[in-house]
Parts: sequence; structure tokens; C-alpha cells
Amino acid sequence: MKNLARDGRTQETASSILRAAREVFAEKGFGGARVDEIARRAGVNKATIYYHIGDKRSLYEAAIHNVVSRTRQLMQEGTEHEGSPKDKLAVIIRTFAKVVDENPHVGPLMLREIASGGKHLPAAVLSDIAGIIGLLTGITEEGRRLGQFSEINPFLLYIMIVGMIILFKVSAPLRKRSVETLGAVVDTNDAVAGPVADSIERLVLNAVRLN
Amino acid sequence: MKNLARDGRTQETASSILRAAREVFAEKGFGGARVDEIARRAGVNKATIYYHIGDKRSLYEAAIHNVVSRTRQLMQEGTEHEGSPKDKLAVIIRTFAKVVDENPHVGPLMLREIASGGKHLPAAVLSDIAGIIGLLTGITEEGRRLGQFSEINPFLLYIMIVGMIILFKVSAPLRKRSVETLGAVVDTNDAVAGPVADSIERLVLNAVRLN
Amino acid sequence: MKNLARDGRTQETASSILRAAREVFAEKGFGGARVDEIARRAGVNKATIYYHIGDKRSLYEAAIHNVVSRTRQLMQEGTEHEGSPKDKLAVIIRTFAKVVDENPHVGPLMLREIASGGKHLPAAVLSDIAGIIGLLTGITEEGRRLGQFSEINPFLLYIMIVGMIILFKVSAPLRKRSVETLGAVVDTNDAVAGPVADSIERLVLNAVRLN
Amino acid sequence: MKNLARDGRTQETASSILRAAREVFAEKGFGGARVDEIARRAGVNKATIYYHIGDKRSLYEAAIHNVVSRTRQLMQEGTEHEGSPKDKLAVIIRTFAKVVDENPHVGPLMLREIASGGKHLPAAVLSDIAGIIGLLTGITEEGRRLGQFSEINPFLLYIMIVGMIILFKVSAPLRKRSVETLGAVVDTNDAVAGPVADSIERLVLNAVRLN
DNA sequence: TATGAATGAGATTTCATTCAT
DNA sequence: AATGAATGAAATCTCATTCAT
Repeated sequence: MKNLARDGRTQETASSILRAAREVFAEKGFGGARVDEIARRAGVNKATIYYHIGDKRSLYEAAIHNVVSRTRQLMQEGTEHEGSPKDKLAVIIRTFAKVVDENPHVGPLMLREIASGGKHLPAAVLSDIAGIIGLLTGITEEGRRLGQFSEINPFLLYIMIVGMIILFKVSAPLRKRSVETLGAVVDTNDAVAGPVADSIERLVLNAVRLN
Repeated sequence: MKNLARDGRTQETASSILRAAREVFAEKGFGGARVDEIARRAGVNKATIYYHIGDKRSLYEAAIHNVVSRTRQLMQEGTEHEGSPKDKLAVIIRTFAKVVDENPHVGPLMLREIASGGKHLPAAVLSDIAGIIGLLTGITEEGRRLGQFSEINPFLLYIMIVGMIILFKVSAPLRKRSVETLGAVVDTNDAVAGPVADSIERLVLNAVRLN
Repeated sequence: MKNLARDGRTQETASSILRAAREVFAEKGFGGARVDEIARRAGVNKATIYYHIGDKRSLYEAAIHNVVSRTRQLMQEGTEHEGSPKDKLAVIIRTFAKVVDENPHVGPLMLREIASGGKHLPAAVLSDIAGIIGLLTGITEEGRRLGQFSEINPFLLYIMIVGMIILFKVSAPLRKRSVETLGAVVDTNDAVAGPVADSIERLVLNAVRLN
Repeated sequence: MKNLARDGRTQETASSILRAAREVFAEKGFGGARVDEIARRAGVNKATIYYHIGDKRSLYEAAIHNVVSRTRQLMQEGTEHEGSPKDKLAVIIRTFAKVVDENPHVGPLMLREIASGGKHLPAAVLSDIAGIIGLLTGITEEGRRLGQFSEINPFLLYIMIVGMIILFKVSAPLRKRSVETLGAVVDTNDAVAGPVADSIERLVLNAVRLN
């Protein structure tokens, strides 16, 4: 019992640190994030971060890994029981849209990582990404075998899906600012799951279908 | 005569600073960039940067404005003489692909800006972006009037075009690393102008056409 | 029985802590030593050190006292039954050489202490040193009374004996490194008991004899 | 003129930093020294140390090198014009005694370095030490050729000379404290050049002479 | 008796910025 | 127009120590 209680606390501390790290790294990027602020938001002493996780870069890697591996897992689970390749693609899109809606830090985190060419991605994360691409490869191959899909580069597909969803999501503030400052008439809706995901789904299915 | 020579040198100094700034900000982001490194890459003393341009933020804004305003200008010029909305869209896509191919720092710079919600975008840059969206709005409206396009949110279109091109471009190192580390079989081609831009063009035209 | 067993274990824990402390303080000095590392080498939790011994300074003092008092005791015992002043000096030299050979941490520990002027030496240690000097004083006085020794400052004698033995001992790595890096041709033997102690003995007896 | 003035200031800054570093490292050892205190004693901002010299370890190495290379140089110069091997040895002893008297930080610095086995000595310093040992090797070889000296290990000779002088010097506070605390009757004189160096000279010449 | 977790205080190092020249 | 030197402020990281269990 004692150990359970202790482990519970430890677990809690570590995950509140990771949560805070996700937030701050997403908002400011690696270089702009301050360990001090992460500690403050996690409600722990700065040294506690070093005790539980390690230096700033380890913290960053843990945060990213956390997010990406969960995303991959959800996608994998979601597609296990689906029938047609089309349905599987749809599930992937909707799953990712939901993840991004529910966790507002996924988008910026992944985007920044992409922007720096994944130069600092730890192997674990890279392998998660490869896992997702692997999923897509399986789906497109099955689609081609069944005569439903044209030939498509799974990496391009990955970028299309993940990229567009993330970009839509993270561009929300920009869209709002455009409206306010410039009077532009654009959608200022934040949610990507729902109509936006539907558009993207149609777009993607259009893109891969045999014509 | 003296003054002209001096101005010439001044001009040179300033633009080598801006070039270095683009590079470093693109690679590291605002927070990760070091004024020291920008000075080193520009081949000038750090104080010279302050003399010519100002503080770090001004330098960042100058670098980004530089890039975005040129992009907008090229798009505008390219579409002025084109006929159909379809052709105009195609020009925009190809222009941007070319810009991104020729200036490898545009992608990361813009991506990071988007990732932080454009929180720090100076008004000048915002208005350039609005200008581009305005271009797209004009094109889609014309397309609808002519019964060629379905209704489409110009901001979504902007994201589709700009986002996919940039994402493809910046993901080159990641794709390469995937290949090396994980044996994935993906396209490791860097250039986006050409076949990739063609794919994106088809995709976009598919997306906007009336079905 | 239980208590004895417990005491036995306690004893063990405490002495493994002291052993580790000697090691680390000898290698790194007081300022360079880390309580963390001492705990690791002792195979106990850091807090256990505080429970058994106290803070870093107490630990340091315990470690040094441990070493010096044992040295003094051995010297005293060794000279109690010897006859001539010369023999007593010889015993002191050989005893110290043996102590230093058997406990490689004595040298560095004492050397560092001397280097900082004994500023932090606890009274107990100082009194042990005084005891050793007292031994030497007794021997030189007896030697003078018997017309065998010239007048010699016992502190200088102490430094000669202790200093040279320690210096020879601790310079072993430096000698080795000189050989490897610079091709110097020097003795790289570690042991000081034996021929080296013999040389020092001759030197010291030469130094104190009436000429 | 401008440049000279500037260089003068730079030179001054750097050497006041090195002077302060010698002091503090000598008093506290590497681990116990604080960069803050070195900056304070040098009368400069902490960052200035990093600007001119680098991190703490570089600073330490610069300080040691500074001291040891000067010592070597003085010994070399002093023995160039002396005649007999005996005279040369005497010069070396007196030179070193003088150096140690005039620069109170040499002793502790070198002693601590020896205590940690020279583990962190930069090559430059090691080569200075080798130079000194080389000097001694030359002298003893000449002495043997002339039938004046017995065979003696130059490294042992180095330790005898350097070690005893340093030990006498740095033990001054300990001696004083012994007197005060324990009523011991020992020499509390600080200077090593003079009578003490004379004793050491006699001792050393005794040690190397053919008997 | 022993420990994992946590932390306050302080250490080293970095960096944007200024200034005299 | 340009720079080397210098720095204040703040960043990252460390570490001796304590506490609840």
C-alpha cells in the first residue's frame, strides 16, 4: 500500500511535469521555452524536473514521445477493426482530428519538429512516425490490391492528412487575427473534428481514388 | 561618388545580415537563434547588426517580411496576366513551389510562424498574408461566378497550397532519415517544383472543382 | 541477539560510508566531492549518510580522523619497543610507507589538507598530528642527548618523512603520464614501502646525523 | 595608438582575471573555487571571464599553466650560466624557494594538482613539468660524469626539491596553529628562501653526493 | 534503519545589448 | 560604418539537505 501511494505520487509528479512541458514547448518552441516556466506550471520545484526527467532536451524528447506514441496507438487501435481501406483512411483522419482537438499542443509540437527537419527527434519518436507511415502504407497497398486506390506515396499521404489537420488547427489564431485586423471573411472555427475533417476526408479520398 | 560607394557597401552589409538571419531563424526558430551566430555567418561584428538593423526582434521581423513580401509580389505578378481561375491557381502553386525551392528558408520560417499562431507577426507581414489570401479569394469567387469552382474557404485553400508545399519541402530531411534509419521506402527527392507541385496542383483543382 | 545483529549491520553501513567517503574526498577534495557519489559508492541512499554520520563536513572530518588517528597509533605502537633513536626513526618511516601503500587515499587526503593550511582540520585530527610530531620530538631529543643527532626541527623532519613518502606515492600517476606522454624515463613503480622507503630512510638519517 | 591602448586594457583585464584565479584556486581548490569570487577579486563582471578565457576549467588550466611555465623559465635561465652541477642544483633550489616566497599561490596550486594525480593537467603544463625534470636529469647526468654525484632518480630529486619547499611553505599556517593550539615549539617562520632553503640545499646535496 | 522524493539556495554558463573608440 | 570589450539579467543545471514514510 505504501509503495502504491508513493508510486502514485511519483507518477503524478512526472505526468504533471510532462503536461506542463507539452504546453510550454508547444507555445514557445524548444529555444523559447523556459524550464522555470514549466516548473511553475507543473507546480513543482525546478530541481524536481531534473530529478524525475533530466535536462531540458530530455524533457523535450519525453514530451514529444509522449504525444506521438499516443497518437500512433490511437490510430492503430482505430484501424484494427475497420473493413475497407477507405474506411480505415477515414478513421485515421477522424482519429487524428480528434487527438488534435483534444490536445491543443500536438499540432504546434509536431509542426515545429517538422520545421527543424526532425534534427533532434529521438529514435523512439522517429519509430512512432514510421509506425504511422507504416499504417498508411498498409492501407494504400490494400486499396491498390482491391483496385480502389491509385498509386500514392504514403509519405505524401501522411503529410496531407497530418499536415492539413495540424495547419488548420494551428492557424486558428492567425485566422482570427486576420479577421480582426484586416476584416477578412474566413472561418474562425477552432474545431477540426467535424466539418473540417469531413472536407479533408473528401479531399484525401479524392486524391487517392482511381479516376 | 564617395557616398554612393559607401551606400553600396552599407547595402551589402545589411543584406548579408538579413541573409544570415533568415538562415539562422529558419534553422533554430526565434528563441533558438543566437545573435552571435547570425553575426558570425554574416561575417560582421555583433554590434554591426544593432547599428544597421536593431534588436533581435527587429531583425526577425525584417527577415520574415523580406521573404513574405517577395512571395506575395511574385504571386501577384504571376496571376495578373493569366486567364482562367484554374490557370491562376496553377500559377500560384507553381510560383510558390519555385520560391520554396529557391529559398530553402522560407518553409521553416513560415511554418514556425504558423506554429506560434502568428503571435509575433508584425502588421506588415500580416498584411502580405492577407494579400495572398485576397488573391485566392478573388480567384475562387471568379471561379464560382463562372460555374467552374465549388464553394471553398480561401483560407483553407491557402493552407492547402502553402502548407502542403512547405510541408513536403521541409520534410525532406525527415524522409531521408526515415529511409536511413528505418529502411522506409519513400521519395527522398528535395525539389517540390516539378512532379510534386503537379500532384498538388491536381489535388487542389480536384478539391475545388464542381462535382 | 537482534540488537547485536542490528548493530553489526549498522557498523557495516557506517564503515562502508566512511570507506567511500575516503575514496571520494581523496580523489576530488572536499569541494569537488559529491555526497551523491559517496552514497553511490557506499551502496546506500544519500539520506542514510545523514542518518548515520551527518552533513558533508562531518563526513569529511570523520574520514580524515579515521585515517590520521590510525596512522598515529601505528607509529606509536611501532616505536614503543625499539631501542635506538635511529631505529625508531626507521620504524616511523617504514610504518608510514606501509600505511600509505595499503591505503591509497591517505596521501591525497593529507596533502589536500596541508594545501589548504589545515584550515578545516578538526581539533581531534590536529591533536593526532601533534602526537606524531611529539613522537619525533622525543626521538630527536633522545638522539641529541645520546650525541647521535644534530639539532633538527621536528616539524621539518615530519614534513620530510610524511611529505616525501606521500609525494612519491601520489606522484605515481603523474610519473606514468610523463612516461606515456613525453617518453620520460622515470620510475613508474607504485610501491613506496621497500626500496623507496629505504632511500628516504637513508636520506633522513643523513639529514639528522652529526657530521 | 588606439590599438595599443585597447590591447593594454585587454591585457590588463586578462591578467587581473588570471591573478584572481590563481589566488582563489590556490585557496579553495578547483571544486571549492567560485567563479563569482574570482570575478569579484578581479574586479570584472563574471561574463567578462567567459569572454576572455572561457569556462571554469579553462580558467583553471590557464592559471596553472601561467604559474608553472614561469617557474620553469626562471629555473632554466638561472642554470644557464652556472658552472658545476652542484651550483646548478643550488640555483634551482634557491630559485624555486624565491618563486614560492614571492608567489604564495604556487605551492597550494601545485600541491593540489599533484594530489589529484595530475588527472586534469593540460598537456602544456605537463610539458613544463617535464622540462623541469629534464633540467634535473641533465644536471644529475653531468654530476655523475664528473664523478661528483651518485646515481639518483631525477623524478625523486624533483619531488624532494619541489615537494619539500612547497610543503614547508604551505605548512606555515598549520605550524602556527599547532603552536597556538597545542603549545608545540616549532619554527613559525613563513619564508622559505634563506635558512630553510639552505637546509634543504644541504639535504639535497647530501642525498646526491657520492659517499 | 533506510529510502525515494522533493527542494532552496546557489553554482556555472549564456546572451542580447551597450559603449567607447 | 564598424568593432572589441564589457556587462546585467537571466538561463540552465547542481547539490547538500530535509522529510514523510
